Amino acid sequence: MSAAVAHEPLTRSVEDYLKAIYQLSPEGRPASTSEIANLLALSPPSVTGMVKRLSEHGLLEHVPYRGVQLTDAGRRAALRMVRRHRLIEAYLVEFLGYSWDTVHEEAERLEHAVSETMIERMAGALGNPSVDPHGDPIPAADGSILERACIALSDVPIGENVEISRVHESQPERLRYIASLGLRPGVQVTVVDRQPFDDLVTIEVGTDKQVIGRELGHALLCARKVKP
Amino acid sequence: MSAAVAHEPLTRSVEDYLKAIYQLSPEGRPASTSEIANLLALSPPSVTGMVKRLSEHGLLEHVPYRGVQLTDAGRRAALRMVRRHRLIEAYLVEFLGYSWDTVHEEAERLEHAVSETMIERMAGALGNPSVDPHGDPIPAADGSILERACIALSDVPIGENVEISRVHESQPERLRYIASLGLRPGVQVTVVDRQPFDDLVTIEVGTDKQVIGRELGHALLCARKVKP
DNA sequence: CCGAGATTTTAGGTTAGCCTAATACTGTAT
DNA sequence: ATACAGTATTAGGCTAACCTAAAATCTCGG
Ligand SMILES: [Mn+2]
Ligand SMILES: [Mn+2]
Ligand SMILES: [Mn+2]
Ligand SMILES: [Mn+2]
Repeated sequence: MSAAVAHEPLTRSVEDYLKAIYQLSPEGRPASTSEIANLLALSPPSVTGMVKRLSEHGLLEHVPYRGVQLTDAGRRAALRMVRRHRLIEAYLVEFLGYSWDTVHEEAERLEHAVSETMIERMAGALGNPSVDPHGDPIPAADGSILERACIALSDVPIGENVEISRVHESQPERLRYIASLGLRPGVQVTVVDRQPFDDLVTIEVGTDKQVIGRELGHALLCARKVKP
Repeated sequence: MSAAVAHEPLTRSVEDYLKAIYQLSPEGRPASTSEIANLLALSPPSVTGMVKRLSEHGLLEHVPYRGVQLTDAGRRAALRMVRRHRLIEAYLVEFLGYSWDTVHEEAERLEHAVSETMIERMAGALGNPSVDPHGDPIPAADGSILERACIALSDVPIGENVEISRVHESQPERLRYIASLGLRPGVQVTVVDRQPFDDLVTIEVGTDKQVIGRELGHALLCARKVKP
């Protein structure tokens, strides 16, 4: 099926495309040209052009006007980049004094420049962590990834107590705001009220109450407590 | 004098050219096209083309058929890259278990990808070192560099005891060989014999005797003892 | 089932960086 | 003084990655 097998090293652009497509469709649903263009801040024609090249290299399949899906080779390469990105973020926070709002930008560049050796040394220094500073799971070196079941804070029923497990946000300003509310992976919150419009939920964090809007409520992914 | 002032970020290629030219002529003597081509493993016409662009950007001055010299802006940019390269090498050895023969390749890529913030964090974690794992001086953040006076091992007179201060070599295989002889920055050696041909010198390292040839003798830079 | 509006692709163009082959220059050796 | 060897530049071409403008296709409401 896949055309080219011998893999010359991928370019920075190619690596970012594959990672973006993976993140747009972790389960394999096709990603559209404009979604990709939007995520990477490129024009749609640029994406069409790159997609054509990538499909010739066997990294994805493209049905014109319908979207793209990663092949196995493409998904492997994408997961490799996700591993790199998240390990770098974790390393920067643990060893170089970064906070979670500044690591993304740095990792976005370093993920392409670091050798396999260095990534594994960093993983070792961290004790092979399973999640990054935003709570996102770090794929193993073999490409396996453990996605824990989670629910958006916006969808948590009234009265339920949940633990924030992931924060899906990369803009520094927003991340600082979230931190200022005391919200980060591992924190317990209880939903005490919900509005019938705009996905507004009121939560209790420790002793504080906060009203959370739609966007933020969808960015905060929570783990439900197991029924005893 | 220099044309363009506003500095868009330099590309990886440009940064490597500037660093190479600096290393070919630290004191400002012109570097030739073919020296640059040779050091960067590029064709001479490629170098001529890049040199033209760089001189238009005010980073160097090119006298056709005569060679190139960095401008102040070019030298600043070059020293910035040298600082990055050497700090990264030092960091990898200190914190990620690298040995001196493997750091160069990694640093050659990372030097372009790391932010100013990260470089200074690494410098801080290292305690602002003044030399890298090969004994080469690390320029300060302001671009100043302290070159200690040194003499090639090939040129040390018979009977003199010197300290190896720098090892000018980047090939891993050769560096491993040098290390296997017990030679590295800080080690004391005594020249016990010299041949009249081929710059051969015999040295004493601890209790061992070694014969050192021309190439190696020029790569090992030594500090002479101050007369008491 | 038909057309408007949104999405996507095609067409055509740019820039950075590289290459080889051909040409021009320089300095030296007869 | 001149030719030759070595070095450098010019000429011409390529690929990756981007762009804008124009054309094609899809979707959905009426
Ligand atoms: Mn990236
Ligand atoms: Mn993250
Ligand atoms: Mn480099
Ligand atoms: Mn070094």
